[in-house]
Amino acid sequence: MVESKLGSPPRTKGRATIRDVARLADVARMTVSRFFTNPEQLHAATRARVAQAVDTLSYVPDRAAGSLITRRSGFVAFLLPSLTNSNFAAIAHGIAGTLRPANYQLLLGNTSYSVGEEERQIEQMLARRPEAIVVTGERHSRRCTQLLMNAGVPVVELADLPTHPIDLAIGFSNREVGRIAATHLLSLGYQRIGAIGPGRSADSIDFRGEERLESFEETLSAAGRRTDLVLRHGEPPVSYRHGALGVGILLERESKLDAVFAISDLGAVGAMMECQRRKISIPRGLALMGFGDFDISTEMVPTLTTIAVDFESLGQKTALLLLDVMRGKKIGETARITNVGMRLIQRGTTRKVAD
Amino acid sequence: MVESKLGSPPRTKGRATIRDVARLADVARMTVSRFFTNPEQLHAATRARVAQAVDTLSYVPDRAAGSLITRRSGFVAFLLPSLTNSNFAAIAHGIAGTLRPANYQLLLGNTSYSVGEEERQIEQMLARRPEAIVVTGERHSRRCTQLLMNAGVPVVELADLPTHPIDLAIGFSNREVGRIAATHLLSLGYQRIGAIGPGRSADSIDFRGEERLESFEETLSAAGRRTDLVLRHGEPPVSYRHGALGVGILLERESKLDAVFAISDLGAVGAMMECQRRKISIPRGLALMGFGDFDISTEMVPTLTTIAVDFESLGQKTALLLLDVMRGKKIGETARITNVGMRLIQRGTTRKVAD
DNA sequence: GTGAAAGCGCTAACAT
DNA sequence: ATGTTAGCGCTTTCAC
Repeated sequence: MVESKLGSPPRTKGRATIRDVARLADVARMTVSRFFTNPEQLHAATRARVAQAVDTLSYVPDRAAGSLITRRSGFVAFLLPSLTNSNFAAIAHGIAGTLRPANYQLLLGNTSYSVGEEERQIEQMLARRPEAIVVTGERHSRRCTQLLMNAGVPVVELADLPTHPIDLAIGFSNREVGRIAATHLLSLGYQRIGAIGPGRSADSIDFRGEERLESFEETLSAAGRRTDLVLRHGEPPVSYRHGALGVGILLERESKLDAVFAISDLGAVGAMMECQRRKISIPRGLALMGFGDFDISTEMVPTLTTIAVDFESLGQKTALLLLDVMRGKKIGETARITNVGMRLIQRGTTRKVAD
Repeated sequence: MVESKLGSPPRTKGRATIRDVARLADVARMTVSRFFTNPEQLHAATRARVAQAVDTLSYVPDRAAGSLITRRSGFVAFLLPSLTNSNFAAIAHGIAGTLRPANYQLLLGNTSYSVGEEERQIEQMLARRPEAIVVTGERHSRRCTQLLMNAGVPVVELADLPTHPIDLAIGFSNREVGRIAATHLLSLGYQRIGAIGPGRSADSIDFRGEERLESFEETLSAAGRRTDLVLRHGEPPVSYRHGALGVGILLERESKLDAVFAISDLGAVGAMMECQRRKISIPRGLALMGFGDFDISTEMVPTLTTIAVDFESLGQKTALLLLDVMRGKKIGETARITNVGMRLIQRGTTRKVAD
């Protein structure tokens, strides 16, 4: 006979509580609690009785109640601009997969590339007391930065490398993307080199394309080339259509255009399609390259030259870093920024014109 | 002077609680609570004082604590097989967007097309006491069905139409997809018609492809055609590569193959690429069609004939339905299943050979 | 190995 | 318009 044997009648409505299980197994609530956190501690017979009761009632512990006292919500928040972009989906997958064995759950928030949405999402997330927050991109509104700094939990800025991270940063340099792309096209001897990326929009938080374009431009300039074929049009996110339109605009601007870098494979693929419609052969008539190494890129005819970052592994590394920090490991100043790098994958769309 | 004026010292560590705010604003905790749920009820001056305190302390209410007593977690669980598939991403986007104004948060779970993962995810979700659960696909393990039926909250089975829904169902019929595809190809007079879909795998919960293939097969049979060109190979999820390999296998099996239905646009696009590599002209040498109306499909040259379902709107409808149910609206037996239908979009990859 | 008391941060219900 | 009491479901802590 134990504490809660007498009292309220058995519940019939709603989910069973730890009380119901305790009553049915004729043990204290604490014993039921231990059944989940430290089953070996229980006497085999007790354990069996509790297991039976848990099963009968289909009992699932309420983590919200538990976390109130343990102060561990088991949530990690991840804010991304778009679920539709498979690079972000890959990161999310990497994080979630690595966090699960440690019994953490990913709380996904979609900012739709909007500053306002990012703020709203961060507040929503904070209400759930995440044990860590992962945000995408490097620039955030004052208020976002404020909220993140006051969050009192590890914050990771992902997929871009800020010079002054709020806390932790892991990713790659978008400026390096532009530089590698320009260097590649220059080294192959292309003469009239263009690029396609998005323009600036008021509420956007996505500057990744712009950074790729800027450094691309700078590298061209440094080589003494014209930069008027670096096209900014439309708004992020870019798309197949964006690339198709872009190459059209560029060809109008310079009919002898011989190479184009699109800030995303999506745009590059769209440009390839447009070239097919215009009977421009690739890479003979026009060389193309992108960024992201999307699935489609290896399937294209010819295959698309691109710059690849392993996003799934980026997500995994992020999760491992967070796991360390959440377990109390201290991170030195130098280890706050991790550059995972990238690699140029030369494929069929950028062969030398006369090779 | 109020209840909590005396007591523990001001907190310096961790997030502020409602107590801290109440103390700073010199009001009762309830007043702070009301500031968030029903601000108009407060005297303007009081409201201002509370607002000030909230701001000073960067206070964000802890929803876990609140939901413990309101019994409203504010979560809706959504289990999908893959984030990378843009159709599912579109559904998730539709649900999340429609739910947000009502202050619900989507809890996303990735099952990776695996039964075991689905069970694990459902348990994880239940521990968060979601107010509704949305699952994808129609077949679930015994245990999953059990868990869902005992959940005590609305359950929506999405993107497929089961004959006996656990609770609610909304989506379309995969059998109809196969039927429409076969009918379309037959009506155009194609003679040697094939199809490409995944085989069956042990742990998979994804039978959507199989259902499309089955009804496709049946429709061919009913028209007196051969069905040995309906190819099942590989495992879900399908991909560009899957389609490219598939069309290769089919061409080996029947060199006069003149039309192919891929159960996903991804496969159809892959097949198109393979044809390009083999110098098979489309649709003259081979007609192709897919399902899903992915972004890429309108960009292909020629554009891809497909069957479209508006997934974003499917997500929105799901959310609206759930909002109704969660607000206590009763749903009649007949209204438990919603068929959102689909439409055939004839584009460039299926023109009559001699038109 | 097991139990009882206390309390996490919040709000429903009932005062005033 | 504001305050007080009680308690949501769980775990920490200490007792046995």
